[in-house]
Amino acid sequence: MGDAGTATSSKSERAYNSVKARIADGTYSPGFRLVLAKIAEELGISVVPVREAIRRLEAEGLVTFERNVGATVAGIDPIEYLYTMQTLSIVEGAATALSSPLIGPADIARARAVNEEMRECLQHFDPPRFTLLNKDFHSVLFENCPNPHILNLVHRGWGRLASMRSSTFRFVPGRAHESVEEHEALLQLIESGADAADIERAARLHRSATLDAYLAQTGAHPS
Amino acid sequence: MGDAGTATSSKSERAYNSVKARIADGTYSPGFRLVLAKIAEELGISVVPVREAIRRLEAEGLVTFERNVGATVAGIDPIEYLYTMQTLSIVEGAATALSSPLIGPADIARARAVNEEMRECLQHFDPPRFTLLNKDFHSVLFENCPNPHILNLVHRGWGRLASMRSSTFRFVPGRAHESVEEHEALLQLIESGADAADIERAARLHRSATLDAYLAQTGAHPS
DNA sequence: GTATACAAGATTGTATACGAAGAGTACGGG
DNA sequence: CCCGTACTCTTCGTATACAATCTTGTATAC
Repeated sequence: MGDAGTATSSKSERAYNSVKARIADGTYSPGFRLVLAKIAEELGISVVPVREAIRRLEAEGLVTFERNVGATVAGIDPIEYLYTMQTLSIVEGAATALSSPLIGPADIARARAVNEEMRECLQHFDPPRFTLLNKDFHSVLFENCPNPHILNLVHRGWGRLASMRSSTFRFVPGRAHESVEEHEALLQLIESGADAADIERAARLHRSATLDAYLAQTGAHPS
Repeated sequence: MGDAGTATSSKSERAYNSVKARIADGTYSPGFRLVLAKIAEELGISVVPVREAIRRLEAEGLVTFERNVGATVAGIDPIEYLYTMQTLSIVEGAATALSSPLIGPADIARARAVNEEMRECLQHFDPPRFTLLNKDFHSVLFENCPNPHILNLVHRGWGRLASMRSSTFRFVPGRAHESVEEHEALLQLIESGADAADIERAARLHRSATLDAYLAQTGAHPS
């Protein structure tokens, strides 16, 4: 998708994807000032679709907007990270529980394969790749969620995490090991046809544990 | 709020509030076609801010949008109702649990007073009023939630329910009685300083029970 | 030297205008 | 009488233009 998926024939959509991609890949780093006219010129379009795209990103929390001033890329504010992770722990836990009855052996196998890659990845410690695999793993588990609203919230949460490229595992290496183990436990729980409530609790705890590890780390190592 | 709260000095905001209010009060009923130029003329502004307002409402799920066709007010699609209620049960449960430690005796008293009004309201059966009080009651319980993301999701859920004016209690009168009793139980649980997990479970169950009652009713009385 | 007032520049907010896509309708052919 | 096609009409999508607002730099008074 080299040019940021631009086949919608809607300039607004193109602008949205383009800006979002640039935030994700770090071209627009946190605090960067997004000027409508500038982006419009770069994309060769008018400011109107750009403005619409920015507002969408604002609604998703990827940028902050101030009236008559403009938009800036949202940062890695630790408190925002906490909010996002806590929210994600709740909605992802629910999504995983809701989709668990729809997860078949093929899905389990796929997730397990990804987790093995992660385990392997532990050796040469590559946080970005690990984070990517981590998302792949969880995607398998929650993507079957039959409630599109909840699924949408999960996607938003992950989107925000991707934009604030903290990657947690970069800061708390020890957490990566635990994470892989918890993944396997979660898979076994789902395989055994456990109660939805148990799966939800496990999935939520798995994420809060990552958050707690981050908080403990930043508490000990204040920037 | 006679003219739909219009002091923001932003026409986009005014349009948003205005259209949202008209959806809530039924002026724009489900399926109603929202034509940009028409609304713009009615409000005495240009189509640009109106368009922005409509897109915001679309993001919140109050209207559905189709490219090159336009927006229509979202309906009471039972399946959408299910999705919304299920999502709300999860996020409201979490919000209530998170805010429970911050709920003081004054809040409890206020909530209890509202619940008494509801109990009284049972006599002369006034669904719209009952629904309004119901929201007031729960607002006291979740409004202290320290995580603004979660709180925002709760507000969105309630906003959608308000737009699809189904009011449940209109359809399932029996549920109203149970609801009042569960409210009292929930208050006692919070008063007793119960575990957050227990409060969350109770709050979630309270809402799913309403949903289930609705589903049972529509299952028995298919329209 | 510092603080304040003012002006110039930059950027957003809104209006108007035009082009594009879809829905409905009338006409002609089968 | 039914179906397909072309046309018109409505409405959205985007561009351009202008007004409103904020920020910033500078000059002046104290």
